[in-house]
Amino acid sequence: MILFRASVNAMNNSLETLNDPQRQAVETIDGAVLVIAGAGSGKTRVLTERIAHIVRDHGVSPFNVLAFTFTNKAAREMKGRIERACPGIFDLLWVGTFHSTGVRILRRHGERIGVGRDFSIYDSDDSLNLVKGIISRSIMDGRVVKSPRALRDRISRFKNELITPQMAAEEASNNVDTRIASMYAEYEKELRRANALDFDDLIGRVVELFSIDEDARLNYARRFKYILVDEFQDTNPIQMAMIDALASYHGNLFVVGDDDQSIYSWRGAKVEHILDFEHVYPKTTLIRLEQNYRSTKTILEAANHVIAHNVGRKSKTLWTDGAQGENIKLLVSMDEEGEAVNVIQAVREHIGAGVSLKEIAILYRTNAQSRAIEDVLKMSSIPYQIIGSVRFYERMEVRDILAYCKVLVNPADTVNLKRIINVPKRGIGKTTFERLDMVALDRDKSIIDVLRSDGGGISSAAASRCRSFLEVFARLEARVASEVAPRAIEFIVEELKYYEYLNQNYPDSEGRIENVEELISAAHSFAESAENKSLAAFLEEIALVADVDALDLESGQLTLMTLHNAKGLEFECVFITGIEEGLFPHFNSIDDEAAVEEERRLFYVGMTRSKMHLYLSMAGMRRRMGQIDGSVPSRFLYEVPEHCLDAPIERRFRGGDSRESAGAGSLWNQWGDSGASTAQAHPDYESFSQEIQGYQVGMRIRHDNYGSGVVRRVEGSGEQTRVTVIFDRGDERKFLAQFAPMRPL
DNA sequence: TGGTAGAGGCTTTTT
DNA sequence: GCCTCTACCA
Repeated sequence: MILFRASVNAMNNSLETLNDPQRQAVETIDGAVLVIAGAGSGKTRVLTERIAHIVRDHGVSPFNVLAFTFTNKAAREMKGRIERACPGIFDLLWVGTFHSTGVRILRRHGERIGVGRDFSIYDSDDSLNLVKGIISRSIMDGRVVKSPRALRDRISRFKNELITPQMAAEEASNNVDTRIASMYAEYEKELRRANALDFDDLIGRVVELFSIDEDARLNYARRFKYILVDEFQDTNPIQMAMIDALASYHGNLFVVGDDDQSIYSWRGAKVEHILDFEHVYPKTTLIRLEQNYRSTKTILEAANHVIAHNVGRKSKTLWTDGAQGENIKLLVSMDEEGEAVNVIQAVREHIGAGVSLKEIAILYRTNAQSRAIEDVLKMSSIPYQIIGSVRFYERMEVRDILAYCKVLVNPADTVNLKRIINVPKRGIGKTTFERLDMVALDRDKSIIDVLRSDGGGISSAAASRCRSFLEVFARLEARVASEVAPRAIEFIVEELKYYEYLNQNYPDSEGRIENVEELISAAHSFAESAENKSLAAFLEEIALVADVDALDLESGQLTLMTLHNAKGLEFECVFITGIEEGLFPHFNSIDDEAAVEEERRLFYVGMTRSKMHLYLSMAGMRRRMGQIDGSVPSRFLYEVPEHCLDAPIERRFRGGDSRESAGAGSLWNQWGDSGASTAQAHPDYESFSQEIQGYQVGMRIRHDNYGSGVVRRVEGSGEQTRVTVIFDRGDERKFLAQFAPMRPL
C-alpha cells in the first residue's frame, strides 16, 4: 500500500481554454459565489485555476487563501496542480479536509477551550470502544440501544447537527431518549478525561472555539480573505457553522457543488445548504457548469434520464460535444460468483482492446460485494486494488502498535491504554483494569498516574504485574520522545518482542508481521517528507487518512471500491454491479422516497464516473448474511432509456408468458447466453422454485390481515417456502408462503 | 485470568 | 458467512 504520494498529472493552466461559465467562476473573486457544477464539468480545474488566479493575478498571498476538499487525496492533488501553476506557495496555502483543517486550528488554539496540546484523535473504532465501556457500566433496565454501534452513530449524528448533550436531554420525550442523552453526556466526559477528540470534535470544537473566543475567530476570519469549498452538497451543519465563522469577516466565499450528487445525508449532510445559500449570503453570484467533458452522449443521456426521476432537485441538464459512444452493456449472471466471472471476462476484453487497467473500475453499493469479485481476481493474473474493505489501519496488529504510540504521546488516553496494558499478555485482566479505571476516575487522575503513585490499592499479585507494564512503558517513554516516528515504532516493536508474540499466538503471524513492517515503512516515508517527524505528527497524519487516500491511480491496477468512494473520480470503463432491488437501492432505503432518491443520486454518481464504457451488472441470486436470496432487477435499470442499452430489457427479463414456464419471467432464462460457466455448474436451484411461489425479495405484497408490505427474505423452496415481510405499518413477519392469505401486488 | 465454544447479530454508505 | 461477545471451565 502506498500511503504518501503526490500526483504527477500534467495540466494546461491557460485561462483561454476555459469555457465562459468556467472563466466567470475563476474570475469572480469577490463576494459569495455558488457554482452548480454537473458531473465532469471541469470543477476541479475551476478550483485550481481560481486559486492560481487569485494569487498570481491579484497579488494575494497564498497565506490568505483556504480551500476545503472532501479527501486528503483531493487536497494533495489540488496543491500539486496549484504549485505547478505558481511555484513556491506550497507551504503557505491551506488546502485540506474539514477535519485536517480543524486539527491544525485546534493544535494552535485548542487550549483556550481546554483541549490539551497533545490530544489524541479517536477514530470510529476508538469511539466504539469508548461507547462499549459506557454501555457496560450503565445500569440498564432493558435494552436501551440496539447496539454500541447504533449509539455511537446516534451520538455522531447529534454532534454533526450541533446538538449538545443538554439539548438532547431537553428534547428527549421518552425514557429511552433520556438514557441516550445521558450516555451521550457520559461519552463527552470520558473523551475529555482521555484528552481525546473524536472525528466530529475536530470540527465541532473549532466551532465551539470560534463562538466562545472572539479573538480566535477574528484571527482566522481576517486571515482567510478567500475561502473555497468543494463538494458543497455534502457539507453538514457543523461544517457549515465552521465555514460561516471563517467567512464572517471577508465574506469571499466560493462554494462548488452538485445537488444531484449529494450522497451523504446519512451522515448529516444537507443539500439545503446549496438551495439556501443565496438567502444566507445575499448578492450571491450563481454560476452553472453544464457542459460535460468526460462522458459519451449515450452515458450522459442515460444518466440525465435516470436523475430526472428525482423530484426534489434544481433542474439542470448536462450536455456534451463529445462522441455518441457505444451503448451501455447489461450483464446478467446467475449468482454473485457468475457476476464476478462475467465482469472479469469483460475486463479482460477491454485489456485486450488496449484499455489500461488503471482506467477500469468495478463499483458496488456495499463493501461485502467485493469479496466474490476478489475471489475471482485472485485466480486471475490481473493486479488490483480494493479501496476500503479491510482497512490497513484497522488490522489488529497495526492497531496494537498504534495504541502504544498513542498512549506514549498522550498518557491520559484510556481507550488505547486498555487495549495495550495486556499486550503482549502480562496477566492484567478486565477486573484489574476496571478497578484502576474507577480509582483514576475517583482521583481525577490518569490510570498511568495512579499506577505510578500507589498502584490504586489493587491486590499485590496484580500490582506486581502492573509494575512490569510500567517498567516497559517507562523504557519506551524515555526513548520515544527523542526519536523520529519510524525509529520510535521500531523501538516499540523491538522492546515488546512483538514479532515473537505474534509468532507464538497467531498461525497467520507472517502476514501480520508484514503489516507491522508496512506500518514502519509508512512511517519512514512520512519522515522523509514531513517537516515535523515526531511520533505525534505521524499519528496525526494517519488518523485522518481515508481509504481513497491510499488509492493509486498511476499504479496500473484494476480498482474496486464502493460507489461512495468513487465520488470525484473518472475512468474509461466502469462496472456498476449488483443492480438489484434490495441491494441498489438498498433494502434500508426502499420504503422511503427520500432515501430512494439518495440511492438514485448514488447511481447517477456511478454512471457519470465513466468516460466511454459503462456496464450494469446483476445476479439472479445472491448470498446475503448466509442466506441465498433471489433478486429482482433494480428499478433504476428501468429508468435507463432502452435505446441506450445494448439489448432491450423486455427481451431479457420479461420474454414469454410467465405462466408458460416457471422461470421465464425472471433472470434465470439468461444463464444460457450470458451466464458464466461457473454459474451453470452451480447446483443450487432453490431460488428457482421461489419463482413458482411467486415471491421475490423487494416485491410488494398485500396480506389480508396485515395490509401491504415488502418481501424482505425468501427461504426454502416449494411447500417449505417461507417469506419474511416488512409491513408498511412497521412490523416484520414470517409466513409459510403456501398458506398465508397474501399475494403479490 | 485465559481459553474456548456456541450464540447472536450484522451490512449500507465514511471523514 | 463471518465476526464479536458472552458464558463457562481450567
